[in-house]
Amino acid sequence: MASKDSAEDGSWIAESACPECGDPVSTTTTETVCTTCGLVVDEHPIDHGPEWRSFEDDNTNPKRTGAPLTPTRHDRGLSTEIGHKTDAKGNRLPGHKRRQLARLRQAHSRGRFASKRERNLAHGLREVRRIASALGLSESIRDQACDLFRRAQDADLLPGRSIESMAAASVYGICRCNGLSRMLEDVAAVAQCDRSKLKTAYNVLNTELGLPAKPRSPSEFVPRFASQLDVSNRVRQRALELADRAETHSIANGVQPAGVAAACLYAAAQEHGGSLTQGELADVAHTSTATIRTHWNAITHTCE
DNA sequence: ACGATTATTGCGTTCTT
DNA sequence: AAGAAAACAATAATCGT
Repeated sequence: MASKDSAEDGSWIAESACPECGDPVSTTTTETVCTTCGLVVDEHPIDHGPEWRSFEDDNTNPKRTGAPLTPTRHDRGLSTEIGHKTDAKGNRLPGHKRRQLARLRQAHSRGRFASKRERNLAHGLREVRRIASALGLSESIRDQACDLFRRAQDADLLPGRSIESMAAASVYGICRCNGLSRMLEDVAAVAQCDRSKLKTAYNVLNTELGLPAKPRSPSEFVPRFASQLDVSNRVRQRALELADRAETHSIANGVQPAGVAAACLYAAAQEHGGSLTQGELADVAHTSTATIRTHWNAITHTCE
């Protein structure tokens, strides 16, 4: 149960080298990316898992009683289930006892949610889990998103807004805080609310809770778009260079980073034969071909 | 595909209440 | 201080090459 090969010293050992260029990779909580070529080695990140520390004196036997607490359940996973038909030893129960247990179960399930508020919390966390799963996010990210939703409810941010939009905004906000290159459109695609509702909910989270979300740069989007479109490593690397230049030459100020990233990839592809079309780039970057052309012109004219 | 022109959207600022 | 509104820049749509 304790985690795999590195349980002894408690430290987690990262993948060492990029399969493409052999250079070291860096692992955030979420993505494993090559430091030089930007290849996304592992997009669906490793679950670093709970801290299975030992409760024994000798610190060697990481045993504990029960499952770890989880932020993803409204009761933090400490719920109780009343079984059917058999007792703890597997013996069948007499009919009158079974009927008694059935009544108990009913009362128990009614009492599980102490209040409307708790019911809302359970609903929201269910939605957060669903969205995080649909996006293929790690458990670590999912748990953080659940925590964020709790904070939103604690700060009374839900009244007047839909639970679904706040749940989606929690997931998106956590992606932003962890430097994940997921876009509003990606979350909105699987959320039960439209893009604008998601955006306003995220704005509320951001202003009221002061999320530590850093501004995003075009280079953060390049690796993801590149792997989505199966572009060559040379083109990806070149696009990253162009993205860096665009940032230093302040071409990327006040514009959508994803649009600039798409333009960088297009420019890089043009230099190497041009296998990327503006259309498919516009598709993955959720922008238009016109925007890509605009930035492409700026990039090629200032970086020649 | 590309450039240009036009329409639309989004957003920080400013003006009210 | 909260909300409405006018103004600006970026983006998207459309047409022509």
